[in-house]
Amino acid sequence: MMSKIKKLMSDCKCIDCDNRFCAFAVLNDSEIKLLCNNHAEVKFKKKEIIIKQGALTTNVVYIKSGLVKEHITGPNKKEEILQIVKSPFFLGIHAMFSDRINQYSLTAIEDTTVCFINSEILKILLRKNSEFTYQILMHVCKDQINNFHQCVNKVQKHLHGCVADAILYLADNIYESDHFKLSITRSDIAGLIGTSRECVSRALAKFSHEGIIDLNNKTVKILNKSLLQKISEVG
DNA sequence: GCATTAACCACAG
DNA sequence: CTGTGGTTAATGC
Repeated sequence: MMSKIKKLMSDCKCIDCDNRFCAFAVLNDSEIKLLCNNHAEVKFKKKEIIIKQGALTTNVVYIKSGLVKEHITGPNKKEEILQIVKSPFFLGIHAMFSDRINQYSLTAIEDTTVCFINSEILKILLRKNSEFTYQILMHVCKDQINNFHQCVNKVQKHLHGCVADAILYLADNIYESDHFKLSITRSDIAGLIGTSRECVSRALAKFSHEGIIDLNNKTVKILNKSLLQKISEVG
């Protein structure tokens, strides 16, 4: 009997997953196994759509590795980028407690690995393991607070403040370096801060002329970070 | 009025 | 996909 259980556990790949989200760390072995038996790991290439706005979903999306944009097409048919997220990250939890329709799309920006996890199974785990629920709730709240700040910033700040914000965000949170190669387009940056690609181009060129950044096609090097932060603050 | 800001359009690398 | 120039509309001295 024990050996049979052991055998089953050894078949569970999730137990050895080296990219486990902090929330998963509080699951016990049988819970991990339940998760494992109800998930599918899928690799996406750059630009591939992971989930589409409007589609019915029975899964939650866990970004295991890679970079993803969360975007929504508004009533005027214009695309807005809600956020760009890096692994590890949990998405699609909202749909699970509402009408199960995706309110937004997810698209891979770089090659990405995601785990689709069955929503009903996740609900069982949330009911069963309060520490897990606590972790997930914390994640959802942090995510929402970020969204609030981003929303206020893009509505109230001027163009240059928004572009400065975007550069700092990419450097600090996404690429984790002040010298990085963009894997997103100017249009994406524009979508992120709610402006046009032309304005992003002009703002970047201006920053470059003023010696705040070094710009070379897709590579960006921040030369004067404190000034960039100042621009971000005063908007 | 005049200046500034930023969106939209068109065109070209 | 980007960069540039021209135009236009809104807003603030």
